[in-house]
Amino acid sequence: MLRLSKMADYGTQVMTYMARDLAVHSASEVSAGLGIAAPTVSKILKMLVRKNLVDSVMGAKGGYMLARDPAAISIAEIIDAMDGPISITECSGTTTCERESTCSTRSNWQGINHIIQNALEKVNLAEMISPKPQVMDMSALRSRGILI
Amino acid sequence: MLRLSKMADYGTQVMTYMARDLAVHSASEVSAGLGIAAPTVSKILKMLVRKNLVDSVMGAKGGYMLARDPAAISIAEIIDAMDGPISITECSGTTTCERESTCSTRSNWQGINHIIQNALEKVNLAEMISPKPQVMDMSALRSRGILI
DNA sequence: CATAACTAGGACTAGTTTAGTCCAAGTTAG
DNA sequence: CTAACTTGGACTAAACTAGTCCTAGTTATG
Repeated sequence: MLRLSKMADYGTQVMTYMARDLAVHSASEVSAGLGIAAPTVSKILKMLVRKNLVDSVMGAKGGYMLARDPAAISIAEIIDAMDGPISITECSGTTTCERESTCSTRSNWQGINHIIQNALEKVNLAEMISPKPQVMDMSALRSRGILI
Repeated sequence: MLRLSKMADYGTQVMTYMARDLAVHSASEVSAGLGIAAPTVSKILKMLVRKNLVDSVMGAKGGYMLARDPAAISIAEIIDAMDGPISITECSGTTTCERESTCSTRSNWQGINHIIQNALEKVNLAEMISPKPQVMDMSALRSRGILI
């Protein structure tokens, strides 16, 4: 449950790959480096460009590079770029369902959404590539204010 | 992104409906009460029974009822019953990917998973049906230890 | 004990979404 | 001017999801 789409998964893989070396990478290089089909990587990079997470350099010797410092790019942004807004249930947007008045459940979902969104915003790319996992153990999470 | 499946959404709707009145409800009654197609509700209730979130009473005048106190049923359990284990990325289980050794990303995902799982476990059915949203505002979340 | 009102379980279908491919056009280095 | 790139979008195939339907089993009630 709570599946992250494969695209979002690939998206973070691509981003972490690029975070490890801030130079310009061609789509085919990234593809080879990650073992993901070239057209797919290409597609993902285009999406990331559109969301300003990645800058593109056209022409020969061109390619893609991170638009910002890895520490300034959150996981939430990446997922959002690939899958659209982080929202866990349908009735979160403008769509007003008929039984809205009686639906006390709704605002609770929104609270849950906030929690998750918050958690994902607190993890950035720089942390994802740190060789020794720092985010993993719970005490570290707590000290960083992600968890209770 | 981070979409909750419609089934999981329905699942929580059904559960909150039943939490409001702990008596036995037939599938058709729940269907009418929620405005969800009867076969679908029926299917959902069966899934919930299998996961021991709901008890069934067979025969005439039979139906379904919550297996436990609403306060003892977390949202995480419900979502899990409908969609399977809460996991945000593919390589969370037993499947070992080839580049596991170099994959420092993986453990970070697991940390994120923990955060989300944790958040969903802390919200229970009883809270979902409370008329005035208590979980919604962030300060309340903090005081309850869900958020920083 | 017969019937009506239920649940149990699973097979099945239609629809939507997702992943992935491909092609034509525009840009730039050399 | 050519080779190596990106851009954008159209397109296809496969997977998944939601939803339907059918048969069998269980129990209350008259």
